[in-house]
Amino acid sequence: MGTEERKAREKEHRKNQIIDAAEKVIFSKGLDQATMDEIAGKAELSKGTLYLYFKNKNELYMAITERFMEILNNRFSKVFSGEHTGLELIRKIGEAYLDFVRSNPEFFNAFMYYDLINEVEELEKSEFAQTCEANRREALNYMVRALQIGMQDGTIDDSYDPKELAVLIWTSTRGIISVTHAKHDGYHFKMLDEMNVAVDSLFDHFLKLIGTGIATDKARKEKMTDSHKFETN
Amino acid sequence: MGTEERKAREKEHRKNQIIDAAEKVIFSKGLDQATMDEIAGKAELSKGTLYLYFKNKNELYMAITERFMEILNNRFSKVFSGEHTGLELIRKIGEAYLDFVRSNPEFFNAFMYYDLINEVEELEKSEFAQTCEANRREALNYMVRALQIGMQDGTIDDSYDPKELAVLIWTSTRGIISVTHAKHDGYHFKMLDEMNVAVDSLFDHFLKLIGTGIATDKARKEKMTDSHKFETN
Amino acid sequence: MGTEERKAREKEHRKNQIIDAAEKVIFSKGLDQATMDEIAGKAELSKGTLYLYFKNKNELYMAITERFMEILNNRFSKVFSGEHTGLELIRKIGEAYLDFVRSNPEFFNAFMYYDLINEVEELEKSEFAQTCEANRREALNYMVRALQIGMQDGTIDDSYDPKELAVLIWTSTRGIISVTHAKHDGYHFKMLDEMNVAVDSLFDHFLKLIGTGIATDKARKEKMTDSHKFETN
Amino acid sequence: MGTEERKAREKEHRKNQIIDAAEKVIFSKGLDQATMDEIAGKAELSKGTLYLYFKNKNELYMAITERFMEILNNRFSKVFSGEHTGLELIRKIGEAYLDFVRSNPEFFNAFMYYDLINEVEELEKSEFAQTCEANRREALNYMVRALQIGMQDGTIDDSYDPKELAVLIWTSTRGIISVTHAKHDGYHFKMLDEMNVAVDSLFDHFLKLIGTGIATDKARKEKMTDSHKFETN
DNA sequence: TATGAATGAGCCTTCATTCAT
DNA sequence: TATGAATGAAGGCTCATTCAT
Repeated sequence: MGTEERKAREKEHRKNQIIDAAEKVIFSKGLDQATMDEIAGKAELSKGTLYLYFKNKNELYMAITERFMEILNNRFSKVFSGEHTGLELIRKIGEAYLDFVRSNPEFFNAFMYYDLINEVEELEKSEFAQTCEANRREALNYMVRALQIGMQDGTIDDSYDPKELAVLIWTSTRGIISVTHAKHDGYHFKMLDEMNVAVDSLFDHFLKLIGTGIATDKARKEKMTDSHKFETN
Repeated sequence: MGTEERKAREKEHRKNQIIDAAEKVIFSKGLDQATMDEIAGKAELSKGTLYLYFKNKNELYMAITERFMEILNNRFSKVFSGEHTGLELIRKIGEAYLDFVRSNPEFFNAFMYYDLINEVEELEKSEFAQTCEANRREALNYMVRALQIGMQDGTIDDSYDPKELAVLIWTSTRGIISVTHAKHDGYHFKMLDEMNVAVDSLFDHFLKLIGTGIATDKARKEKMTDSHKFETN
Repeated sequence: MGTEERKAREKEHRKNQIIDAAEKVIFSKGLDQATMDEIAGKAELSKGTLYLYFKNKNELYMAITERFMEILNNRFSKVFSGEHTGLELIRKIGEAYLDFVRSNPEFFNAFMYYDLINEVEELEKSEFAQTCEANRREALNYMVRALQIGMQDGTIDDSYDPKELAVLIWTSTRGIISVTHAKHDGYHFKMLDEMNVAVDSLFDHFLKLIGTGIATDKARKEKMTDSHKFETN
Repeated sequence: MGTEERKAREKEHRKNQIIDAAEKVIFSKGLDQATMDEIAGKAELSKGTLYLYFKNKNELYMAITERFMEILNNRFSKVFSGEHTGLELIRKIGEAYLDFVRSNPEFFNAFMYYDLINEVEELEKSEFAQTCEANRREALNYMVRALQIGMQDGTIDDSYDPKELAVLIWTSTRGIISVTHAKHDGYHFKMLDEMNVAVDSLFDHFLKLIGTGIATDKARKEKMTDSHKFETN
C-alpha cells in the first residue's frame, strides 16, 4: 500500500515545518542569535526532534538556503522559454532575481549567512552544502548562457568574457540586494532614506545601468528607441 | 598642562594598541569567533583593561571600522585634487576603493560584520556607531559630488539621480568585493576559480561596465577613442 | 500446544539476537558509549523492540553477563569430574577461568561494568541482577569446594579459611585479568609492554604463585618434583 | 614582595578546594554521574571557575588520581629506609598500599575510573595523564626493586622475573581492593558478607599468600618460625 | 509483536562582563 | 590605571525511554 509513501510525505512535511520555523527565527535574529530552542518552540516540536531531521544547526540553515535556490533557479529556467535577445534575457533574469528577492526578502539573509558559514571546513563536507553549491553554480550558468546568446545575436558587447561578466553581474547584484534587503530596520534603509532612494527605482536603474554597460552600441541605440517598452515593464 | 596632554596621548596610544590587536584577531577569525580573551592576549593587556577603553566588544569592533573609513575617505578626498571630468572622477574613486580593499583585504570583513551588528538597537546609540555612520555618509558624498560634476560637464548620463546612482555604484561595488575578498579561502575563490576569473580583471571590467553604463553617448565615444588611456591605467 | 512452545522459543531466540548485538556494541565501546540506537541497528531491530525484551539498558547489559557466567560455571563444573587433588582442582579452575577469559576477552569488560552499575539500588531489584548474583555465588562455591577438598587431602594449607581463600583467589585473579584484558589497546598493554611482560607467562606464573602460596609444605615438595607436569600443561 | 608568591599559593589552594569537592562528588556517584554543576556547588564556586583551573571534567578527574598517587609513592619510598629483606620489603609495600587504601577508600575508585578513561585517545595527550602514568610507573618500580633485593638476599624465589612478578602482585592486589573498596554499598560487601569474610583478615591473608608464594624455601621456613612477628604486625 | 518518531531532561562548555584589589 | 579571578547565563547536542500506530 501507499503507507510507505505516505510516511515519506509526512516526513517531508515535517521537515518543511521545521525549515519554516527555522526560517522565521533565523531571518529575524540572524544565524548566531537564533537558538535551537527557539526554533523548536516556533515549530511546536521538541528540540530533540530537530536533530532527528537535521544533523545540526548549520545543516538546518543550509536547508533554508537550498529551498530558496531551487525556487530561484526555477524562475530563471522559465526566462529562457520566451523569444528574447541575449540582452533582454539578462534583464529578464535580473528582474526575476530582484522580483524574487523583493517578495522573499528573507532569502537574502539566508544567502548571506551561508557565505559566512561556508568557509568552515566541516560544512564543506555536508550533503546540504553540496546541493547549495550545485544550485549556485546552476544559477550562474543561466546567466552565462544568456550572455553567450547576447554576444552571438549582437546585443551584448563581446569584448567581455561571458563567465567573468556573469560573476560580475551576479555579485554586484548581490551588493545591491544586501543593502536593500539584508536588514529591514538596520542602517541600510536609513541610508536609503537619507539619500531619498526608493528600492524599486534603485532596482530599475541598476538593471538599466548594467544593460547599458554591457550592450553593444547597436543594441543601445535600439533600446533607446524602444525604451518605453522597458519603462512600462 | 602638558601632563594632561600627554595622558590623552597615551590613552589614545593604548586605544590604538588594542584596536591593532582586535583587528588581527577579528580579521583572522571573524567577529563571533574572536574572544575578548584572545584580543587581550594579543594586545598584551588584561581582559579587564579592554573594558576600560571600550564599553564592550562591539564598540571595539566598530572602532576598527572607523579607522578604516577614515583612511578610505582620505583617499577619496585626494581624487578631487586633480583635473578630471566627472566620469573620470568616478573611475578614480572606484579605483581608489578597489585599491584600498586590495591592499587591506580584511577591511571588507570588518565592514561586512558591521552591517550584521548594525540592526541591534542598542548599538545604534553608541558613539562609535555615530562616527561610523558619519564616515559612511562622507564616503558616499564624495561619489555624489563626482556624479554631479559629471552630469554638468556632460560626461555622465543625467537621466539618473546622482544620489541614487551613488548608492547604486557603492552597493554593487560592495557586492563585487564581498565575493573577491570576504573569505580568502572559502568558497568564493572556489567560484572564481571554477569560472576561471581573475580578481584584477574582474575589478577592471567592473569599472569599465559601470563607466560605460553611466556615461553619456558622447563620453562613451570619446572613451572609445581614448580607451588606451584607461587600459594602461 | 506446540504453538506456545514455539513462541517461547522464538522469543528466546529474539532475545539472544539482541544480546548478541548488545555484546558487540558494548564490548567494543563500553557501556556508556554504547547507545540503544546502535544496538538496535546492529540487531537489525527497532529501538522500541529492544524495550519489549529488556526493561532498560542495564537489564540488557546484565543479560550479557548472565550468559557468560553460565558458560563459565559449566566449565567449572566439569573440572570436578576428573580425579584430582584439591590443589590440582584449584589450578584447573584457575586455568579454566583464564582460558575462558583469554578466548572471550570481552567478557571481562562486561563483568567489570556490571560492578560499576551494581551499586545503583534500582538494579538490585531486577530479576537479572538476581540471576547474576546467583551465578557469581555458584562460581565462588566451586572454588570453595575445591579448597575444602584440598584441605582434607592435605594438599592445601588448612590454616586459611576456605571461603576467605576463595574470595581472595577469585578477586586477585580478577585483578590480573582486568589488566591483561580490560582494554586491549589502552594503557594496560602499554604497561605490560613497558615491563616486557607476556600475558600467557603472566597467567602461568600467577597460577604458580597462588599454587605455591596455598600449598602445604608436603604438596609443595611433590609439586616441585612433578613440576614438569604443570609446565607442559 | 611575596605578592606573586601568595597568589600562586592561593591559586594552588583554590585548585585543591576544587579537587576536594570533585573527589567527594565523583567518589560518591562515579565519574559519569558526577556533574560539573554539582562539583561547582560542592566547591561553592561557579561552574565557570572550574574551567579556569581545569580544562575539562577529565582533567579534573585525573588531578584527583594524581594527588593520591603522589601520597602513595611517598609511602612506598619510606619503606626502603628501614633494614629489611626483600621479602619483608614486599610485605611492607603491600601493607602500605592496603593501609593507604583502607584509610582512603575512595582512592581506588579514582584509580579504577582512570583506567576506564584511559583508552580514550584525547586523554593520552593531556598533561595530567602523563603525570599519572609517571606515578604509576614509579609505584611499580618500587616493587621491582624490592623483588630484586629479595632475589639477591635469597628471600625471594628467583625463578620469577622480577618485573613480571611486580606486575603480577600489583594487579592481583588491585583485584582484591576492587572488591573490598570499589563500592561500599554495592554487591561486593554483600559477597563478603555472605562469605563471612572480613576485609582486614582478607588483606592479611592475601599478603601471607603472596609472601608464601614468592618466598624461597629457606625464607619460608624462617618466616614460619618468626611468623608471630607478622601476625602481630 | 514491531516500529520509529517524539520527547525533554540534562550535560559540558564557552565567554562577555563585572569587580575587588 | 590595570589586573585577572569569578561569574552565570546560555547554547548545542545526546540519548534513554515512551507511545501511537
